[in-house]
Amino acid sequence: MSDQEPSPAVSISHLPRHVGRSVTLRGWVTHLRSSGKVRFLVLRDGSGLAQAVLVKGQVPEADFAAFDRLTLESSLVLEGLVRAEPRAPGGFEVQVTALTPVHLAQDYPIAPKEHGVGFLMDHRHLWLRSPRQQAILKVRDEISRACRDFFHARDFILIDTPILTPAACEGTTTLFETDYLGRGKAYLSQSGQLYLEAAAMALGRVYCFGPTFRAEKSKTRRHLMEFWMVEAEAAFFTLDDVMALAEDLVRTLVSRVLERQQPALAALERDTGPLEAVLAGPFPRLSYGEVLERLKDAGAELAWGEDLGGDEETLVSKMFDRPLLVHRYPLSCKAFYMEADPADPRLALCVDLLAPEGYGEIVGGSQRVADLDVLLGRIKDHNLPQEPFEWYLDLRRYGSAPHGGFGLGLERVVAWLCGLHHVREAIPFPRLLDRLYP
RNA sequence: UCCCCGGUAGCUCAGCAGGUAGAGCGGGUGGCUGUUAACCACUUGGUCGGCGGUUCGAAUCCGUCCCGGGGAGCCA
Repeated sequence: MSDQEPSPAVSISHLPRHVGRSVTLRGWVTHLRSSGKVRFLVLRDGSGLAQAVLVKGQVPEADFAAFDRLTLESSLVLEGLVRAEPRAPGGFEVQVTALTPVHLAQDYPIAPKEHGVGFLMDHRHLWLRSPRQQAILKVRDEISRACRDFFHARDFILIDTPILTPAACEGTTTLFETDYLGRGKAYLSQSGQLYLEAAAMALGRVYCFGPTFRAEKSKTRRHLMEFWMVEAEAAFFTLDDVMALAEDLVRTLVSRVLERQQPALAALERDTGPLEAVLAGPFPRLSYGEVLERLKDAGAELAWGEDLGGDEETLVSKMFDRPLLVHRYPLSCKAFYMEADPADPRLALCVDLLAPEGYGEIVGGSQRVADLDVLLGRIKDHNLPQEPFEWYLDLRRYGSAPHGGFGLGLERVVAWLCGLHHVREAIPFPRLLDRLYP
């Protein structure tokens, strides 16, 4: 209104505080409606959506005309009076007094209607603007923060492990390969664990949180080529300590999201009942052997030594309404660094945490081999070269100690808590088999 | 890598006992003083994924390649 005193720029989420006052909003057009001499637009600024109204005669003619040039997703600045208005989505509305387009968008490809997944993935950079994708990204942010808060509250030190590595951490999975300036091959990290073990011998309790890369030709709703993992490692931790910490973390993440992201969960139409149930009591713990028995009773017999497949995991986890900890798998189907169970050397001191509702494995952890000779034997058994692991073997030469840890897949947790059908929506720009764009 | 399904307008799809292409939405124009994925009228819009074959004639049948979707294995 006044040229001398422009209205303060506010975010849409704060509109209720400004009822009766003039404010400036800046954002993007998500809906346009015109009805003769009344024009409506819905504006998005990242914090929320607000309806703005222009009435002919109450706005300078040039500003009113500017509305008619607006297109979906055009950016603009507007000034207006905030009113409580039951007819407006959200209950508040801005009566526009000035409207200034910043940029008029070209024909926006994403319409407010159904689109195929392929089309949306090709336009991922624009798809992020939709309410649903925004809600997912907010939940993801909440989970990331909660992870950091969780570990710092327990005196874990953040260690940034390298992404370019000289060799496989686990050897078995396929690695993304790159040329290291003519000095040989380097590989993108598939886990920070081995480096974290070194740091645990320095600092006791450590964790890392970063991207990891798996060049597997996996094509399922649970797999990404590039995903984010939180890994924890602690000296003198036993398998029981690892399980307790993993359970504690998952419980913390669920309660934190329920506590602080109700609007996002509502936008996603996530039924929070199953999430509340997670917090109702301790997570059930079953050994691999006990799982085999359960499977047999359910008519899905599995031979001892066989790894649990996706179907088996789903079947067992559906027997509980809380996440399930499955421990002590056969050593033969696990990684070389896992400690054997002294009570039964055929078993590994390891644990997988299976999320309910069919979301499957979200955590994998173990107690690590502490003895040098045992580790040397494992490296040999797994046909791994010893030389690249010399530094790792040193950890067993200079004050070796029992230790253990786990890794948690961020996108799988996001997908679970948001109730998504595929992890590709749980990360801003997913890297999938045959999909590297945008 | 294997097994299914699909590729027709900018988007979502219909058309397939072979006869030369349609709808809704979007875009454009006009109308409407309270719209809610607004509505009404008019209008624009296509090498029917590529290549090859059968045929008088192919979006439709056959072969092949490419791309996408779903599932499996493996994993977080």
